[in-house]
Amino acid sequence: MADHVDRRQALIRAAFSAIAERGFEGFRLRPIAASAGIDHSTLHHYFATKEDLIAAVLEHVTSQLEGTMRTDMEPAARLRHHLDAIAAAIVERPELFVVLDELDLRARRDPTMAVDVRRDEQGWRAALSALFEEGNEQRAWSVDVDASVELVIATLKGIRLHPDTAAAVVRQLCDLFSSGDAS
Amino acid sequence: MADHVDRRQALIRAAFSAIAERGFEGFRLRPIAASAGIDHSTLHHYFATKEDLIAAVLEHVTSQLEGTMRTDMEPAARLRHHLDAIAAAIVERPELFVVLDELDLRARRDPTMAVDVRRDEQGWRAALSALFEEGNEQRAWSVDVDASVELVIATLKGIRLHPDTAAAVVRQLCDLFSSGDAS
Amino acid sequence: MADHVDRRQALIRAAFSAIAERGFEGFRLRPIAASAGIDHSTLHHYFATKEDLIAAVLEHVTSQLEGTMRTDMEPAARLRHHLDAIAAAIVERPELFVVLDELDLRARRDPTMAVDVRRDEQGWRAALSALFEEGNEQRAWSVDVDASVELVIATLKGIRLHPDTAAAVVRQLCDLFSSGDAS
Amino acid sequence: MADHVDRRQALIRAAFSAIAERGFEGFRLRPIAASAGIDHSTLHHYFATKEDLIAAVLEHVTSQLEGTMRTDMEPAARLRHHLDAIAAAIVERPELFVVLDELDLRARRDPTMAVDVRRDEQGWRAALSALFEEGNEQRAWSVDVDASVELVIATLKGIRLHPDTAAAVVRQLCDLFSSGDAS
DNA sequence: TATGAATGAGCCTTCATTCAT
DNA sequence: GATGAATGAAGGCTCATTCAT
Repeated sequence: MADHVDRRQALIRAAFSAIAERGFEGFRLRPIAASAGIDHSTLHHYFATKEDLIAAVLEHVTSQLEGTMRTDMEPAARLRHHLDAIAAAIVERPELFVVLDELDLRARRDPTMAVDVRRDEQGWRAALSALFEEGNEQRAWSVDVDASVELVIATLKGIRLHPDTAAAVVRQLCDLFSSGDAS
Repeated sequence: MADHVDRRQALIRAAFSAIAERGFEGFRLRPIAASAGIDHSTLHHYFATKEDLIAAVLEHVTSQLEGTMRTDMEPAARLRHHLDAIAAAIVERPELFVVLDELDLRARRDPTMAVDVRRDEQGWRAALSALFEEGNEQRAWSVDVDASVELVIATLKGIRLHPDTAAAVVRQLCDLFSSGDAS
Repeated sequence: MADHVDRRQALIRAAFSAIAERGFEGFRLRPIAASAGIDHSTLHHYFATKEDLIAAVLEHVTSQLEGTMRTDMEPAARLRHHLDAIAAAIVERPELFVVLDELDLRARRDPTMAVDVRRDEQGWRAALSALFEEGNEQRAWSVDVDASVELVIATLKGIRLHPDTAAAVVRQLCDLFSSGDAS
Repeated sequence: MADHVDRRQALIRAAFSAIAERGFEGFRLRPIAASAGIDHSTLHHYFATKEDLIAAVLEHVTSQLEGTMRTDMEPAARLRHHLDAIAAAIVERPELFVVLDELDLRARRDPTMAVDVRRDEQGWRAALSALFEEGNEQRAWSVDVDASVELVIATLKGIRLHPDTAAAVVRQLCDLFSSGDAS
């Protein structure tokens, strides 16, 4: 059984790498199977269809990104901490975000994938929402909560593909929030 | 010759629509040729390879987006005006941005495309740079110029796929810049 | 051991139904195993190869059709009785004859199957032969024995796939034999 | 253009032979293409799908069988003539009937094919119907028209696979009709 | 006996591209 | 410029069978 799980993981990882390096265009099952050292038909024992494998890759990616936002900090510090963590992740493991981008793009066409992607974002969105609301209450800032949530998400999605500027961008964003009320 | 140009344009437009609707996965030449009313092998008289056609689509997209930033406004108003214009475009012609996203993702793999995409962004980047610098000088704000440029670009890239929140996000971003110095 | 026999029977029955419904094209072992509630590889413990299972289906079918022709009747009545019995069977259990047809077709290609099918027919052929000979002797009719045997067999094979006309056809055939000598 | 038609015909003939020899089980496109001396992918220029090729084979077969029944004969002679012609064809070109049988079997599962097969039979059925009716009127015999039509069809279908007995069987059938009224 | 993993041959189909006409 | 035939590589998937457990 450990064998089965191991091989499954190997396939997921191989698929992940392939998508990170070459995207979905040109994503083919045969090389994935070869990477895992098995025949391409054996791959279908683990994943009945290509879509099933891709779904597993999505799960793999989101499980890696499950960041728990700290709750023992002031809103401003919490925001900075959170954004720094993501910026760091973008720098350290850019492939994760590259694949996430491919998945996002795919979600626009594949309803099943859209549901999964959407679900994963909801937790994040809720945490950010709470953060901005708390900041408003504590007068750390005075902002439109929903718009700010989307601003942060958009910015992070926008820098995903640019690890070199990630740190500077998130710092600037934090500074803007910290420096004033935007009423 | 006008015929030649017309048919070329028809092919580009058909390719553009196909990419907007189905992405590069599943982007096939035969249907494109059919859309333009010609045989699929005739398409190769206009574009030698699939990549050539895609390059033409990129050119088509960026030519549509060439926005001249106004120079007769105060920095803050100019920023707001510029962001509003882009947000409006995202709402009115979302396909343009969807394709841009596909192209961005592709640029990571195709050096030729990367060069083109980069080049198109440089003009934009320079204009934003001037804008923030001027704002600093006029004490409209006090920000890190480069980081702010990237922040704006990242945000806009991040909202490209979400027309429904575009307007709110850019307004929030402007408010943050307008409301304070982030020193 | 009863278990073994039971499961074997279940497999044969499942295979029989599959062939009756979908023919040999599309006859696959996995669904058969699934129908019997076992793994597809376990099926090979009962039948080493696909052909072995098919042979068992043939045996199953012919065992169901083993009709004993009555000997206590006049030739004409005996013929009528026999044909009626078969026509009734065609109406009541058409699948049996559908499968028989598939098997017949297959026998043309598979020598092993050809032998089995032929063997099953010999008993029938002999009984019909005796019947027509007796009819000639008793002047119930005056026909070419061999040709008549084949005529009956051909007719019955020909109506196998058409249960709705079976009864009328055999009645017409009996009437022809009864009504005259065809010398 | 002649080339195109020729190659098309070559493919149809190759498919016909393959079905005659090995049936639909094991009917594969690659060998067909090879028989016609072309790449298997080129075959799809002529027939988009496997089914399309099979449909063409059906058409080929029925066009070969289009037998016009003579109208310048007495019913009994006409019947004999018709049955002899078919029996002769079964002897001379048994493959035609083998393929027909495969097609018949397939028609039971494929509605499209069923329609085509049925259509071809209707002409034949009508001609036989007229023949028996005329025979009744002229007192050549006195039989149930519909049942007799089906009897002839069933018999002929039943001997299709047995060229060696075909002639004797049809003669016996004619004799029965000729010898008496079956009322 | 039963399983599930593995295999390898093979299937139909697709596609970008080339080439003669 | 336009066509249609041809190609060959590849692609996702299937299936009977084998084998270690």
